[in-house]
Amino acid sequence: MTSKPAFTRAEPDARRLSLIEACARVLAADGAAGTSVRAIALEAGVSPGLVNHYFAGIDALVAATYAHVEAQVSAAIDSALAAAGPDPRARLDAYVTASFAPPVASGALLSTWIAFWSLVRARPAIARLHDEQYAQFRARLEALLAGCGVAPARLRLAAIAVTALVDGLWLELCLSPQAFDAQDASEIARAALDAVISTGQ
Amino acid sequence: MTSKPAFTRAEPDARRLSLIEACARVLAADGAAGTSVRAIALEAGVSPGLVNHYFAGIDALVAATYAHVEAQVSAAIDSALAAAGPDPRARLDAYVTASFAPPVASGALLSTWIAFWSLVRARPAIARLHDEQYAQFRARLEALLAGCGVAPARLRLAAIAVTALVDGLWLELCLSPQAFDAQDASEIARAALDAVISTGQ
DNA sequence: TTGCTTGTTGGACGATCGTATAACAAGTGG
DNA sequence: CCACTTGTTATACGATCGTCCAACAAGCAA
Repeated sequence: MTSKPAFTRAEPDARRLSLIEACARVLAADGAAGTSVRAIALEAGVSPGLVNHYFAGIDALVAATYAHVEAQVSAAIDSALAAAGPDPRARLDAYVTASFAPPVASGALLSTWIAFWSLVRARPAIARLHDEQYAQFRARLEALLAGCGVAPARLRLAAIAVTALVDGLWLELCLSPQAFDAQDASEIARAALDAVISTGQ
Repeated sequence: MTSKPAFTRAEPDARRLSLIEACARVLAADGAAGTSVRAIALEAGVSPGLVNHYFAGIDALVAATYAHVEAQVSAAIDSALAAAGPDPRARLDAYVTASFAPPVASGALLSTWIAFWSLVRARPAIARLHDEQYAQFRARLEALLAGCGVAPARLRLAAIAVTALVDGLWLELCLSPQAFDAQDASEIARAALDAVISTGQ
């Protein structure tokens, strides 16, 4: 008679990833206030002590989750850009369409992101992560806009403008889904792109 | 020899207001995570028990603080509109200028707002407050845009677009102040208003 | 002054937090 | 088959959380 093992060992990287994914799920479900070591461990199906075995503390785990979620969003957008082909304007349209569709636009991701924002002012390490991520998003958008003929001198402000518009639409789309829908957001963003491209070249 | 009073009685409304203002300061300084009954009472200079005497719980105090801060922002913008005079376009410019200047644009207000957002998905009462506030902001902007000749059929999406742009600029301006400044934000918003007005009438 | 109302205090209570650590057991090399 | 390593568990600890309540005292009425 063989008894069932009390636990199974995992590859360190696989276990770290499962903890990060559990953290993202708890963040999305309960918000930053409900995200504790015990809740994450329960979600991951492990004991609470394991969190501190793999991460220096709860802050380090949240920071790692931030980096992981950001990488997922970035990958989803890159995938949409790759599927759009080489035409510069089609790539811009794919960028905004992907920004307002799952998995980028979802209540769960919003909860996760807000939890990160709430830590930006309190934890310098999180603030640095945010600055890097924001700069990366702007750089990608600058490249897309340059491909559409926006003059180099106007590139910086144009990228800031489009990023702000997309972020603002994404935020309210997730916070108040009844006010407008993804199609409205896409229409607004496309019209703004027309204006930016026509006046910027 | 007269001994100093151990405490002073206050008008109920004045005491409630002092607690709300203390809650806003703690929210701004420490974020949602550091906002506790004891921290708020310490900030207000009263004993912890008084918070539960005036509010049903910490959530009720946070909700009251949300309503109060929102009223302050609304008053600041209304004041800027009143000072701008009757010209519709001048009023729109005043709207965006006020949005990117203190006291609307400040790290403290951002921390407070993020704390509210983090509660929107978890507390239906906060979600309702947010929906009302967002609808009110859009309605005011729709009136301003209508004054500039935007067609009624395009009014709704135009207001959503400008609100999203201003919110997105405000958010990143507070989160990453080194990426761009208030003047950049105003310039971007004014250019977008030109585009919205010229294509919307 | 005296008595009463009630705003206010300060601590108790149980729950839950993050962290640390000793004991346990799964998997591996000998 | 047996140690040995170490991923994993379970628990303990002090701190802090929200809530509650009995006692105190400030200010007003008589």
